[in-house]
Amino acid sequence: MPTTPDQKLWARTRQAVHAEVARTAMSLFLERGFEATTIDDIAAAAGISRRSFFRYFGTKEDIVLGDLAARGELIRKELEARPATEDAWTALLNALRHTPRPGQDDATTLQISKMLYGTPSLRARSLEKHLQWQALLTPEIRRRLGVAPDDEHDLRADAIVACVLTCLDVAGEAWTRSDGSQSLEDLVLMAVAAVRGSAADT
Amino acid sequence: MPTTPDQKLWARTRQAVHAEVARTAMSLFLERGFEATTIDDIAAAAGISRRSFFRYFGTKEDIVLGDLAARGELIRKELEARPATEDAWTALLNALRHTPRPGQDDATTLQISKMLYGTPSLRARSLEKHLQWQALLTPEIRRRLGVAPDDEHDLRADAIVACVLTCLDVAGEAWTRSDGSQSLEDLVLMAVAAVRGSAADT
DNA sequence: GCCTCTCTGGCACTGAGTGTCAAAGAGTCA
DNA sequence: TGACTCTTTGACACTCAGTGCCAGAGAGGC
Repeated sequence: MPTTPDQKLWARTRQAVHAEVARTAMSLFLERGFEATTIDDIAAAAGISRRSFFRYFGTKEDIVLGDLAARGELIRKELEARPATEDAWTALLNALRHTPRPGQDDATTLQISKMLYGTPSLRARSLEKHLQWQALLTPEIRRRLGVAPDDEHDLRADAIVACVLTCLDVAGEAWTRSDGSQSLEDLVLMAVAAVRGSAADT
Repeated sequence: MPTTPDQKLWARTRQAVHAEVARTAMSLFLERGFEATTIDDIAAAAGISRRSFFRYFGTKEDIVLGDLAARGELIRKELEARPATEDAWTALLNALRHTPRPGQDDATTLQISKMLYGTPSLRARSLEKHLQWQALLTPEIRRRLGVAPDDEHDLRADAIVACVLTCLDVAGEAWTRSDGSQSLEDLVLMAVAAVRGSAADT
């Protein structure tokens, strides 16, 4: 797409509207809750029609989780760039660690996390996004295990990727529960250690 | 509730209707697909009103996944009954193995699994049910790790339970993908082995 | 100025899920 | 048997998410 350095006016306004609607919606969500905010509310507050809203976001959940799909792609790139000396787990954890997170202040991130873990439909969608990440990351892990990237017969890579993402999720929930008092990275490492038995477990 | 040995007629008919509607709906699902079947279709085929349907099932997904909630409770009981000598992983895996599965012939189970893994809304709900199982099983695992069952500060138990369930899910998907050609139990063990590093992993 | 391409809003529609209400059957007590 | 209570039921209306269709307006190329 980046044929022209400054893109078509269309694309630029589209991007601007997208961001503006997302901003408006997020502030409504944080103010009165996700489920209590209807699409009509958002459309009215953003000054667009209901119909146009659905041209920018497929679902209400996409406003909150939309970036996650793009983030999965970034993680995949980062994973592929990890040195071949790193084993599957290390490479995955480093890829997650080194992929830039959306830049918000901690208070807002915590607020969003609480909404995410407290709203069933959002939680469900977020788990679905993790499945997408899984599909994205598994081929590279297969490669690192010495298996053909499309060998669906071997489920070891699937299991490892899925469990790393599960640990990320568990850590994220713990982080949210503790009001962000501990570093998310440490929590992820603790979860992985518990699973892999490197630390003390019965 | 079991005051009378043979329950009130109300309760019995209610149970019968519940089962009958579920049976009707499942055959419609398998025939023309989950998403292509509307609640009106089901209600009409089962000979009840649309409104009554929602008195038996909260959502369309509950027809397929309704038993899972009850099954979680059975697994919890089985887990608590495992001997104290078993470590967290062994106890969890044995509890899962020894909890009776809903008795269907393998062909039907496979068909349902394919529907489950192929329908986003069903997949999402099923992941949510796993979260419920997680909450149910974690206290007992905390106990086995020597932590207070309600100690939310320690996330090791959460991580272990979540990863075992993730392995179950990954194995279930592989089982479905391979048309049930391998034993689900073996697949689960393979997934766990891959995660815990007992087998060869880079 | 013309043609095309995209974005937009409006309208109507489907489908899930909920609240309300009046009617009918089941169970209990006298 | 009759009166009273409790549950279930169907019907209607409603909200909300999401989609298809269509006509109009603005941007960009020629």
